[in-house]
Amino acid sequence: MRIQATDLHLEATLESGQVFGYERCADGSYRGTLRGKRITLSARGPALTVTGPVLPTAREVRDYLDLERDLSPVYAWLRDDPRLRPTLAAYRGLRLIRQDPWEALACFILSSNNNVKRIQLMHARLSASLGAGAFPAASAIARCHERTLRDIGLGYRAPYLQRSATYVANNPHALETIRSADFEEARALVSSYPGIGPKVADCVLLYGFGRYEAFPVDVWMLRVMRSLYFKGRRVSGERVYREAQKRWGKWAGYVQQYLFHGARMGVLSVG
DNA sequence: TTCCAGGTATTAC
DNA sequence: GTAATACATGGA
Repeated sequence: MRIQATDLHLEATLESGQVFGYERCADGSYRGTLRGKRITLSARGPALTVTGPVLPTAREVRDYLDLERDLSPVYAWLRDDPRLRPTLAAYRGLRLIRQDPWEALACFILSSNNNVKRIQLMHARLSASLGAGAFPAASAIARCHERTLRDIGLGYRAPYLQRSATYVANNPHALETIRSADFEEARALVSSYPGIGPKVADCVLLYGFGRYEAFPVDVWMLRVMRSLYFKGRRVSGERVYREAQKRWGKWAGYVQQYLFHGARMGVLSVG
C-alpha cells in the first residue's frame, strides 16, 4: 500500500523515544505493529509504503501517524524562537503517534529509570512471549505471575505492570474513563496506577490519549529547558512544566517531542 | 568494574 | 513539602 505523506519525518517519528515497538531494518525501513497488524513502513520522499501479510486501512495508517494534523501552530512556535529552530530544521515532520492507550500506559511504566534500548527489548520480549508478536493485551499480562514478568527481564517494574494490567483487565471502562475526563482529572487518574508518577502520567496522556497539553518532564527536558530558558540555573520539574504551559499551552506536548529529540540528538543545547 | 538509563515509592527530616 | 535511597538489568 502506498500513502501520500508530504510532511512526515518517519525516522524521527519512530526513533524519538515515543514508541518502542519498531525495529530499523538495514534498508532504512521499520518493522513493527500498527493497530495490531505486523507491518513494515518505508518512506521514499513523500511516498510512504506499508507492507505486510495483513494490511491496516489507509485511514488507520493516517490516523496512527497523525498525518491529518495541521502542524503549522507547532512549526510557528519552533520557527519563531531562535533557540528552537535547529530542531525544526532537523526534524520537521516528526509527528506524535496515536498509540494504543494500554500499550502506552504499559510501556511507560517500563520506561522509568531505564534506557530506550532496554525498553525496546522489554517490548519485544513481552510481544514474543505473551502477545503472539503484537504487544500483549492487559488481560494477557494480568494472567501472568510477577515471577513470569521478572523472568522476561522487567526487573522491579514487573509488579507495577502486573498490577496495572490486572486493574485494566478487571475494569473494562478504566481507559474510557481517563479519555473522557478533563485534563487534570485524567492526570490524577493515571497517576494513581502503580508505577506511574507525574512524568509517566504525562507520557501516557500525551502518547496514548492524544492530550497535547501534557508535558513530560524527564532528565532531558530538565537539561534542555534549563539551558534554553533558565540561563542554565537549576530548576524544579514543576517550574519547567509551568514554563512550558505558559509558552506553548495546548501544543506543549508536541513541542516537547521536538525538544526531547533535539536535545538527545545534540542539535539543541543541554548546557 | 562501575556507571547510567524518558522515575517511582518509600522513608526520614 | 523537600531530600535521600533502593530498585533490576543490559549496554557502554
